[in-house]
Amino acid sequence: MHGNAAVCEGDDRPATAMHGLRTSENPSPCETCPVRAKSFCRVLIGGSAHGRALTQHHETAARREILFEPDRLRENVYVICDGWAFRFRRFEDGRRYILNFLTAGDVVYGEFSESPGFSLQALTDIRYCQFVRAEVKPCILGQPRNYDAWMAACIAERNELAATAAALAQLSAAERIARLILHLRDRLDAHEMVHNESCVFPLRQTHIADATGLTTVHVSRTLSAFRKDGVLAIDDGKFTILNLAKLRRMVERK
Amino acid sequence: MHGNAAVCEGDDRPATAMHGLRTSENPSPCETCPVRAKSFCRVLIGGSAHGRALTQHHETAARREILFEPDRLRENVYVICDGWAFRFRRFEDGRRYILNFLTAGDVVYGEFSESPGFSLQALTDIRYCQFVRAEVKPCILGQPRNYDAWMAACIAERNELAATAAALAQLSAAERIARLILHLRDRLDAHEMVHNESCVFPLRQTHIADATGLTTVHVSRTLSAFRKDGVLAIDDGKFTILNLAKLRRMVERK
DNA sequence: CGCCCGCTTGAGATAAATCAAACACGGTGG
DNA sequence: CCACCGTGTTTGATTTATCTCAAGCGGGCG
Repeated sequence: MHGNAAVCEGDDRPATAMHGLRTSENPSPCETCPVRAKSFCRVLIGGSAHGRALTQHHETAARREILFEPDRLRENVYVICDGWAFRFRRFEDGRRYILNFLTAGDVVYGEFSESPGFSLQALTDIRYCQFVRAEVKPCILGQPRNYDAWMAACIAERNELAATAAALAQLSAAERIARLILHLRDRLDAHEMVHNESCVFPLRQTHIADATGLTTVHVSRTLSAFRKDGVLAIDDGKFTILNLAKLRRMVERK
Repeated sequence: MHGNAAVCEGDDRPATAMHGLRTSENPSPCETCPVRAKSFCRVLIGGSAHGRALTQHHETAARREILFEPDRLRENVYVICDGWAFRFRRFEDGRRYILNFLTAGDVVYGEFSESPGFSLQALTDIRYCQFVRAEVKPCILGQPRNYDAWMAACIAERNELAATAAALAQLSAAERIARLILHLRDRLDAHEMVHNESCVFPLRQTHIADATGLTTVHVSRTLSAFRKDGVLAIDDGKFTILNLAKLRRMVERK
């Protein structure tokens, strides 16, 4: 057996980070979750049409753990509660494409007929939560407001993917990297995780490379140039944006 | 004023191709539409929970006509009935990225809070149909079966975009072109429009270039190589796949 | 201690872009 | 009828962005 999600070694987070399966019977960490209101979670936690809370399975996973493989269809909807994860796909020749990065409040919708061919992997130790897909459906159908929220989330994800595709097709290496960092910055900023244009940043250069379609070597050179030009510095588990306006200008070739 | 969708000059399609606005009062061309059963249309035409048909606005547009610009939010859902169209986005420096191509039965869902920054343009003379977004909502909410269909369509579109992004990030020029052609072939094949691995194909090399993030010059060279290698030939408004297995192998680097 | 991982830097190779010219085709206007 | 123009394709020569290969360095860890 491999990659049991309940296994969690080297976990140095506070004791409140419980692991294993927990249903809504138990006190839920969602009650104190800081991103709850900003995430699609609020709909899922809000419950079904009849006001009954949806079943939750809170779990943890260690850094590098793969939460699911691409080809199995999944019955569950995953929500990241704490830490970082990413969705990726491996090509036959070993190349990897990273579709996107997920932080607290991000939702990975369960898959249906088709498999998307993407896996989900923990970038840091994480806490996450699974909802049962079959329960989500009545939740959305039961309340028009939930439907609107779901629809908006769906469209937003689609737009983001479309913008990513456009960037990969048309932007230079430096612009693609700038776009990635800026995109992450803005999402982290919305969760008030950016202070003084600096923020924890667990991505290695290899993750940046695989998300932008570049080589780690080239990413290293480009980041060096960014630092030299006083645009952006990434060291030691955090990034610091030295010149936000300049960074934005690089991407707003639009 | 510019680009009124009802304007349709140089239209040499048969007289059955009417233009202008038509509501469900009038006899609908959908009744004889060959792709109706295979498209999300079937849900929209099927009607709302109460069995009432949704309002339809059938129109036509001439080649090159832009059906909508990126930043205006739209209240309507567009369905292509006949002909080809594509969604694209223009960058400030004039570059264009083509997100995808649409043929009969393809749906462009209305946009909500966010604008996706993409325009819709007719590649050939087209017939298309608009539904009113506000009417679509009760239609989906009213019938779980419609919800499932909508969900499936939504996920499928998402998966397709993700696959496109992965291809742009990791595949070579030849592989990207092969993927595009193959992708179109398979969709056309599902509509029984491919005979003897040959099919009408209105894209110019510039469209292929803008969809794959390449230069027209390089597309021309790559297509020449394809023809010389007996893989694929594109001439004169149609493509002919000379070696389907070989073409698939190029892409199934997977 | 030695090893693996991640980052950096250099030198050379290559895929694709750029610049440039020519051609084919259909339409249009004199 | 011809001259002309716009659009689309092809081909050649050169440039450039990015990759590949290779080596070295530092830190964490068994």
